[in-house]
Amino acid sequence: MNIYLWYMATPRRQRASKKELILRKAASMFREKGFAATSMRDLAETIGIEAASLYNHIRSKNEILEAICFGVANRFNAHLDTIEAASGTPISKLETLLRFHIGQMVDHYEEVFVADREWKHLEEPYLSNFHTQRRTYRKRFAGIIEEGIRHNQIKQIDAPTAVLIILHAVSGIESWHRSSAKVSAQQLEDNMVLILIDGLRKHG
Amino acid sequence: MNIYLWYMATPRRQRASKKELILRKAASMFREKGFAATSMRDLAETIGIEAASLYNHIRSKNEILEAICFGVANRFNAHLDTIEAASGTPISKLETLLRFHIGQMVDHYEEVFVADREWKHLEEPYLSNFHTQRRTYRKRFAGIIEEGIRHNQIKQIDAPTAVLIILHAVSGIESWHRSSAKVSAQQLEDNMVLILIDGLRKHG
DNA sequence: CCTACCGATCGGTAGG
DNA sequence: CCTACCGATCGGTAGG
Repeated sequence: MNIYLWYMATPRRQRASKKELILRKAASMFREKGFAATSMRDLAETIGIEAASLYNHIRSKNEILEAICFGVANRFNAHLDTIEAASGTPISKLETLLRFHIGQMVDHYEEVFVADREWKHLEEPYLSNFHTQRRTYRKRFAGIIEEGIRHNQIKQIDAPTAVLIILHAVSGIESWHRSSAKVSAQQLEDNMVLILIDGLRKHG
Repeated sequence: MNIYLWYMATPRRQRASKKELILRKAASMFREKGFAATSMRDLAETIGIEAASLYNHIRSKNEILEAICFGVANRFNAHLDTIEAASGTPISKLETLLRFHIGQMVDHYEEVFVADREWKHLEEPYLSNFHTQRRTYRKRFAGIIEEGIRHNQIKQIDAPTAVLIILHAVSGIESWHRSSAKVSAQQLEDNMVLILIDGLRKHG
């Protein structure tokens, strides 16, 4: 009866959504326990299937990490393209960028967190690829700050250091996000903009 | 000839330093690969002994993590005690605290990084204990900021958010520390103080 | 400090 | 989608 060929009869739409479910649950578990400490059996149990069945949807544990990391990287790169192409002062670009980072952290923080903290578990050639994209992104980010310094809008500081401060400050949102939320997302964003952008700004 | 009782004849001084060597190498590997992805065989090989021999110096893999995490926590708590007991304005206390964090990150960044990022792999009751210490530390940190707000030295911002920004900004130093160091530790410290403290300060 | 080894668990495959 | 299973590797122990 060929019941072992069930997958050939399974509609593509269903399989795609099952893969998305796997990626979503995996991101949640990788964030919580770390990539290395999450077993495929843990993940399968969360989803409600046997570990072996995962491999009908994904090729390997590492492929899951790749999908998460490059999905996030693509979104950030695309947004930076937009920012660079748009008009506006360096300070306003920086504020837009900062608010985008915060928004991504609030809306997709499981994936963003994993891409930020667990990417070192990628295998070659993905590891090198991701590492390069990361460096490039930070250089472009620093470029905007340097433009602001040239335009006398931003203090004479080391731009790469400022980028690290901003990026890591934003990555701290997860702790907040998980704790009892006394501050709304909007208030958080405004607080961060107030502290970070104002810290960069050159005061009369 | 009782050669299997070698350890009874081993001077305490030597054994202590071997344990310290294990802790130091472990911190380095936990930082680089993560706690879960570092095996006791990896660690033993780095040190130049067999995995089984590690257990003459430490009780378990988790005990190593405990030693690292609580060693770091004790230093930060002790420093905060000093800060709180000292005289000075909230802003100057904050600057001292920030410079201490940066100094710890530069001088002991392997241990500090591990305590910050890998502590979730602690087991009970250490996990709860560490988690509580962490929350308490942040509350005391926020208390100093709140004092600055009351004294009209610091902007009307959400103090816990400001703490997260500062702590995570500092934790970003490792990326910088490992990359080609174009900026000296002193310059880094000054840049961070300039951006973060100035971002908090209430301007005329 | 080592050799020899344990049971548990890992990511992944074969086959239906 | 499952059962049954693989070789590799894990943290850790026994014993000398």
